Amino acid sequence: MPLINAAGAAHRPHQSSASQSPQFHIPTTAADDNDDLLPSTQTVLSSRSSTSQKPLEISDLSLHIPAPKRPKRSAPTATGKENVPSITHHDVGFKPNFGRRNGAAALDDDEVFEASDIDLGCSLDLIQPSILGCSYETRDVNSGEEVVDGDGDFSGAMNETKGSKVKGGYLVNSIESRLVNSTVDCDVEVSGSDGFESDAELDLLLNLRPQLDEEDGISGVGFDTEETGFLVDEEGLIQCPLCGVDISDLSDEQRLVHTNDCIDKEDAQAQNAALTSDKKQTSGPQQSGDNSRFSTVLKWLHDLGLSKYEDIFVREEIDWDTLQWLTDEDLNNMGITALGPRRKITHALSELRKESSAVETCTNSHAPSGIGQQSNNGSDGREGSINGINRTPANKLITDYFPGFVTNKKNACSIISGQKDVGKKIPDSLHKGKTAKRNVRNGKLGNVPAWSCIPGTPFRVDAFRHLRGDCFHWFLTHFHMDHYQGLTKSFCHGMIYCSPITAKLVNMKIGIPWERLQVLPLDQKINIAGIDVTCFDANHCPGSIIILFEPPNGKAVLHTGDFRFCEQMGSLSVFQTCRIHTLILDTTYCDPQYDFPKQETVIQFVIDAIQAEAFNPKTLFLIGCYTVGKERLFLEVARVLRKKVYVTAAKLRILKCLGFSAEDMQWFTVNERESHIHVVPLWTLASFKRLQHVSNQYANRFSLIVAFSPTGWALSKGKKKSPGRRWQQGTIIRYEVPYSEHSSFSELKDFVKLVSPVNIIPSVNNHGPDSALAMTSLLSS
DNA sequence: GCGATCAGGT
DNA sequence: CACACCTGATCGC
Repeated sequence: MPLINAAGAAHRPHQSSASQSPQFHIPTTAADDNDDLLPSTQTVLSSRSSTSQKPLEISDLSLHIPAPKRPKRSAPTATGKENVPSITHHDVGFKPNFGRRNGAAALDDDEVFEASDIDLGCSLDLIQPSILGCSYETRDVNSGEEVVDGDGDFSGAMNETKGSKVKGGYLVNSIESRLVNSTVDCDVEVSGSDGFESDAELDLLLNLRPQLDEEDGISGVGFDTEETGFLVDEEGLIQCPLCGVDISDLSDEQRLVHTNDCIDKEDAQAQNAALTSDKKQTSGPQQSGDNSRFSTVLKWLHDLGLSKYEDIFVREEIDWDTLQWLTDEDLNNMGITALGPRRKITHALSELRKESSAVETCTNSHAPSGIGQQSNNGSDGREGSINGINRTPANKLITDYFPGFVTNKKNACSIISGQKDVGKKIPDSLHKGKTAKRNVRNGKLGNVPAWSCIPGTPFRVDAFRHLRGDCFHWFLTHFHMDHYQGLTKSFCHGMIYCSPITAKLVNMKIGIPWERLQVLPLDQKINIAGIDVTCFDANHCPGSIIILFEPPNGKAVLHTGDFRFCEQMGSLSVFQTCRIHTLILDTTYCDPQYDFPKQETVIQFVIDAIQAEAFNPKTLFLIGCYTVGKERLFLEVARVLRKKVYVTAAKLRILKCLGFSAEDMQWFTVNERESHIHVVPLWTLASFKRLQHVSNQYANRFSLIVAFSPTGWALSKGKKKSPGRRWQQGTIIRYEVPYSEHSSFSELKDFVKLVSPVNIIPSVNNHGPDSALAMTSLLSS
């Protein structure tokens, strides 16, 4: 506990920055320990508000948030009514805390008042540092050792967390506390020789289709896979892709009839030659007509004397690139159950990898040096190729990885055309109904984004909208829709790997059976398909993880998912001991304009604001949240103010999945009459129209609504950031507070400096040239 | 009718 | 502005 308190204290907001800041005092551990019996709210509150301070206007509260060069606080707002500098008609003898609610200055039921009319003098408790690590449980991290968590044996235990108490992650095992003593030994050797390599693996993936087409074209025959599927030879004669017969003279329809006949014939042959039952039950007719796509693979198989497995490879759509990442397990899953052939194939594959690795090293050793230059490995600056920097990783700036956003953006669009946001949108091809589906089935969907593919592994991360039969290992970093989109309960593409909390949510909300879920422990190295995998708390939402992959090729890949960097992450020894080759980074706020405060600061702002307005017993407070996310905010509010918060039954069910302690859970109630602080979906607060609806519902009970919208950063064009922006319409007040669960720009910088990867792959590409320029100039200064 | 997917909105 | 998610329309089984 002392460690935890120390860590929490380190996050304390700067107290001297605002002359009118209320005085904070740090709650002691002893005070926390008094919570064993829930005291009456009144008692606790009055005991915590004994110190009288200078009057404080509520609009001053935003000053607590250290915003650089914030404009004077009386800036006009939408209504022009708030932020009245100094209203004093309540200040005489005013005691601002809840004990005040029945005092002489209490307003009449019908009286409408301005929040800014309130003067405040109070002593506010800071967020209790112990909260951030209240259920801290030390875990030793010993690589290679048996994986054990609080529930007991964890190794390979996909069902272990079902019904058991989850003790990991956000809040319960907060990053601030949990990371203090963790040590992770990574056995990846620190090699100086591969520092100049580019992401050849990635390019391979991205260029898969063109390469295959070229290979097919070696014999002088082009395979028009995207349009008609017909072969066109050197003389322009059109051939059937299956039997090779000249069908130039036939009409398009006749050609289709012809090729369909050939397909039917091949299907019949394939059925006759069926060797093993298909464990995976792929749907629809087999696309034997695609055999020519896999000619290289089939030839390779033939050379190994394993032609009898051709059908399986075709059925599973194993093309040359996919082949590289097949594991023994994969082969078994495909239906190659005999050990001998599997051994033969895996051995041949390891030889193949050695060869391609040697070629890659050779290619990259000729890469030009200098900051911002692209390597000459054929990289065209695609999304995954922002690299080729010849600097010592430790000396790199974040800008080194983003030499030109304009270029990147343009090229990113070449992968997923027409999409500004590479990471978050669906490729155009997927919008085209039947055609897209056909392409998916034929394995022509080469648009699996780079950030979801882990180089050197057969793994995909948060790629459920790009489900393909060529992958059996699907990682989910956290339970947010934009990351699990595409995942349905009919998922049948292998295993899903995620944290215990995420697994519970996936099971409960989507209905994925536990048999398909593999729970990953935190801070412990496990081995999946021959690859070491370690997860860390991502400090994003409950259950969110950062994943470290250590493939046999020695090029470790760190996928941040969505994350918020904090200094405790820096104490993870993994960053000292393990050389990260590729960093797949949450670049949501990779722009200097995003420089928001620490969460603790924003939480304190919300607490202060509630304190300031709560003297009126007819005030309803609303705190916005996501399905999962922002919990820390309303839990802190409840704990510090010693007031339960109301949540819906559905929300409580979710909260029960998040691993909160019983002590934390006591602050939630499903009885809405028991609390005047209500947790609501964020979009409820999105418009005053909706807020008005809420207001009408509670017309008899509440005369004022104060809503807090933790929206990340409220940024409007032309207006610089203004922390804790406040809007008011009649008796509804809405605060937009910059409570972010993503890393700020400066946090991203710190993180990149810490990790010093060779390559960075951005998971979000949403910045225009302007912000890129701003970032570059800031960093190079 | 149901689930999955997608567009548009907040 | 972007996040995460909602609603309603549409499609396919």
